[in-house]
Amino acid sequence: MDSVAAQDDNTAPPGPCSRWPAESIGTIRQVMARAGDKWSTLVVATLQDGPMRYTDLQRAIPGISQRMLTLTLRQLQRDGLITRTAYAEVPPRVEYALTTLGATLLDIVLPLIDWAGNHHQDIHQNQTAFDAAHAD
Amino acid sequence: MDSVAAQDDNTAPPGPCSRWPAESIGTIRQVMARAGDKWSTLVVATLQDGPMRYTDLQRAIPGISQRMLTLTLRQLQRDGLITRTAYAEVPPRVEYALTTLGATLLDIVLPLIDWAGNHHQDIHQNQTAFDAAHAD
DNA sequence: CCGTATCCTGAACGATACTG
DNA sequence: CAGTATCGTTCAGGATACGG
Repeated sequence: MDSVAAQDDNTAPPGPCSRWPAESIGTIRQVMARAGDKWSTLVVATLQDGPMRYTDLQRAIPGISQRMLTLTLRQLQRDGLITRTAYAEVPPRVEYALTTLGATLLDIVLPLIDWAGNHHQDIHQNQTAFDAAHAD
Repeated sequence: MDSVAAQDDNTAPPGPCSRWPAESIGTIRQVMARAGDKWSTLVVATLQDGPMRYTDLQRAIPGISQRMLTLTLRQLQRDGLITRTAYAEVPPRVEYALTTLGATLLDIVLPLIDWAGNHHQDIHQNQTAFDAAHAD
């Protein structure tokens, strides 16, 4: 067990089979901070069927505070994942919609939400079992 | 320890407008808190090629602290996503490996990492443009 | 209706030092 | 080698109140 451990000169760029290039870590962490964020994910997923207004989003995502909704929308807009369209009307109307880039993220994020729904019970049981084994 | 007091027993959702069932939100948020976590994601992805030892993981994931590695591994183990195997040897050897459940998460998480790598430049440009537009 | 501004709590995280 | 324990800081995020 000696030869494998010393194998570190990574000549080729990010290969799926080797360890992470140091430069990619920051990148991944940054993007994951957005994409993996619970609120961002939910907002993107909520916008999957088309544009929505601020208040509609707030009602569609129970538990989100006004502050976090605004903040999340701003971040997503800044990242170019959603668009913000304000109509000069009375009363004011603002609609948020996925961009093309945002739609590509949606395709990635939907399976994740799906996975969460499918396995949260398994996970909860595992946690209980783990805790029981440690209470001993 | 980790008391998830997120007992939102929202019996009556606001109405038909709520896209996400109120009970799903907590679920999704909990699971996403693990699955979407930057370190968890990286650890799971790093384990894709097979079992690894503690120190190997630490080297494979630059920037992770000993504390966070330990904590992340514990969480993942508790969730049943990875296994921990300690060999009674001198020097001690401990190996971590994906469970079947962990492997299913890997399938979900890899596209996300891939997406991050493919679009981080676009996102960075969008951010710059957004900031410029707001510099007025 | 669509936000912004402010305060405040506690969880996340890194650094460091120590054990089996 | 593979952790655990403790401390200090940062910062996410909820509550609330106010502005356009």
